[in-house]
Amino acid sequence: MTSGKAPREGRKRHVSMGDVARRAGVSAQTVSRVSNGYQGVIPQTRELVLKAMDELGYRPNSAARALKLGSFHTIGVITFSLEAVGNHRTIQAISVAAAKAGYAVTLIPVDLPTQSGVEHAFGRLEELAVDAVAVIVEVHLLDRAKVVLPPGVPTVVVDSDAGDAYTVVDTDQADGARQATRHLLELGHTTIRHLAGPESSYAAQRRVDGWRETLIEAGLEVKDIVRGDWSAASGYEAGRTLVADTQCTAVFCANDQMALGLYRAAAEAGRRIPEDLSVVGFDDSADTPAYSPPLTTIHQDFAEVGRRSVAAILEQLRTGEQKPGTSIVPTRFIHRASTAPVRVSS
Amino acid sequence: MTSGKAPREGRKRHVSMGDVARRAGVSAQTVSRVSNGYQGVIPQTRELVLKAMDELGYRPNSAARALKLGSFHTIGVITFSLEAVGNHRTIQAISVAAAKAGYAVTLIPVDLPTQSGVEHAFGRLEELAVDAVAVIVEVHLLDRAKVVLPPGVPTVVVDSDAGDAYTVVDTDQADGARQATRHLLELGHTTIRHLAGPESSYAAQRRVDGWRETLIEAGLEVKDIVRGDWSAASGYEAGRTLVADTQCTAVFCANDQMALGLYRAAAEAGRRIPEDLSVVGFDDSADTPAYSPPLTTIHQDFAEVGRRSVAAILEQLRTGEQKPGTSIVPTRFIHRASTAPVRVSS
DNA sequence: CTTTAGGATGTTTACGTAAACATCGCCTCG
DNA sequence: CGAGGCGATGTTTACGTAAACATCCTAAAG
Repeated sequence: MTSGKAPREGRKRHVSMGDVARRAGVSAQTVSRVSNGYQGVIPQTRELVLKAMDELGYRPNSAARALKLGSFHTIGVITFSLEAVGNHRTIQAISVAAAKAGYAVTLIPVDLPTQSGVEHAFGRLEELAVDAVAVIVEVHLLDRAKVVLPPGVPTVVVDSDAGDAYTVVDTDQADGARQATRHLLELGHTTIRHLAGPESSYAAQRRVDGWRETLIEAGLEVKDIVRGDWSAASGYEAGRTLVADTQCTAVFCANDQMALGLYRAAAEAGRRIPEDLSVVGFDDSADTPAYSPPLTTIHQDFAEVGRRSVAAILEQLRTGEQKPGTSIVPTRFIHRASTAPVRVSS
Repeated sequence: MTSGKAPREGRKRHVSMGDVARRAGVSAQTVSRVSNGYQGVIPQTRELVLKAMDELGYRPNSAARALKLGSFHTIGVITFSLEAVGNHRTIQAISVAAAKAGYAVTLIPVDLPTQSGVEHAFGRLEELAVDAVAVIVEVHLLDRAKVVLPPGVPTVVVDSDAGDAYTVVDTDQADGARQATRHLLELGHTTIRHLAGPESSYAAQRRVDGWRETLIEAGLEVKDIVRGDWSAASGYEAGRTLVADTQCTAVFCANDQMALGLYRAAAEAGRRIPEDLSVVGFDDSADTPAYSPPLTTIHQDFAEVGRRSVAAILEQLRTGEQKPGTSIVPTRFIHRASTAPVRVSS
């Protein structure tokens, strides 16, 4: 009875331009023109098409569009965790900057921070619909021999040491550490210890370097570092060692969360901050102004890192060529209330 | 001299199955079979194809694949900010659970937490390559009349009130608030105040409700709430009001960060925690065990929320139908050291 | 030795879109 | 009044893949 080509009842079929075109009595190409906002369509025709689109519930098929145009307008972000303080701030900035440029952001989680985990994530990359990649993992986790970024895919490596092969956007970790240490020196401290991040972290290593260099320049003793894993809990554990060192009057912490742990260790040991112990953090995370006392720290401009990363990617996408080199985002010293001049002891 | 069809030097053309097929001396379909791990290809042929793939640097084109298969294997996550404590944890969990199921996650940032910002994000959704959507914005920001999720796209609304229209995964905020308040009651506190989150937040509202109900049930006075904006700084500001209330011996904070601010306010006012003031937080964020003293709080299982969200999406994808309903993830009380029995005053 | 089944591989086609090119009609200008 | 030009629209084609179908060959069975 009915037409041989009755609309199937089953799984909702995609409404295509052809369907809209038929309904509107125009060609598919005209539908395409309306869909893409091309100007050379007279209002009357446009109305017709829009009406048909609306009635049929037309939505452009991005797969087809991507196939035709050769671009997804999507940037992949390879990352281990969103939990580390910096990561989600960087990713937030990346996704906002990307959106502003009309790009979406796809997360590619690395399930384990191991060689194989990273390899797996890079493997998935092959099958993912991205035009470019931002890598936010500790790149030294990558065995260069095994993990190769797909050639021809514009890539930016964030906050890590990627050698000369890639475009890198990095925060000036070492300088931040130097600023922090210098500040403590200026306050007259002579025993300035460091609560470091994990050995596996490149950023942690650079912060250790900056601290150490500054002390050596000043001709001061470089005491052993104590390591945490970035967590506040580890900062507390490490902090117990530090507060037990009565010579030590100042601690530079590799991040704010560990500084928070140190606060607790100091409180338990009866050492007041900043009167008995000066503390400088790193990151300038959102909570620090409300620490008790508010934490003197080093501000990291994650937003700028995100912006530059996207800018670098867009540049590569535009010119079509990798441009190895490192873009350094400066850090800024933020003075709050957790540091004070050393008290003349004895 | 050379063949008329020399490989263009210009923009790197995509290596297609056809290219590989020609090189390997097989058909494109066989390349497809090898690419997809189909078993009925004899090892010798497979080797040939793999070798050709390798030599040419073949990478499957996901746009074409998506067009053919009608699926991107991608879930879109609409969110305002990654900064709010819960968000990035939920998104992390979603992306991991999604990856486990072979799905990628695309972030769709809402640039402003306003009606128009949300509308814009939903607009972008139309052109994005996603099979399903998880919405992690305060849904009441949406004007139902204006913002309509594209029909036929499986959708899950996370931690928000979406009425009966969508599948919802929600944390049991009210129950968490009740547990927190009950704990304080059991310790003998009779003036228990609430440091609430912003009025615009659904979660904040539910926590207020849970706190209020419990106090009313106990026949206690319900004092005015003081509001913050989730930030530690706002917790400090609001906290100054609360610590000034000498009758008040216990505060239930709508999140951990504001509790941290309250800690500072208490310290400045010379009120010790927990001796003079008991504090309960909400979220069980990573830092809380290292607060000084460690914060008693309500654990939110963000990972479970993420897992259930993905599960619900996969279910919708599988069956092809929306299944409205709410899945409630329980909260858990975590006893640490910031609460103590009320001291007999006077 | 012929037949047949089934495994391995090749050929055709469609997915939905947009660029490139083709057509048509109307307006302007000489 | 005719040529030319241009604006609006239609037609053809290709993007890269995988399902469906077609073919070929080998080996086992009769």
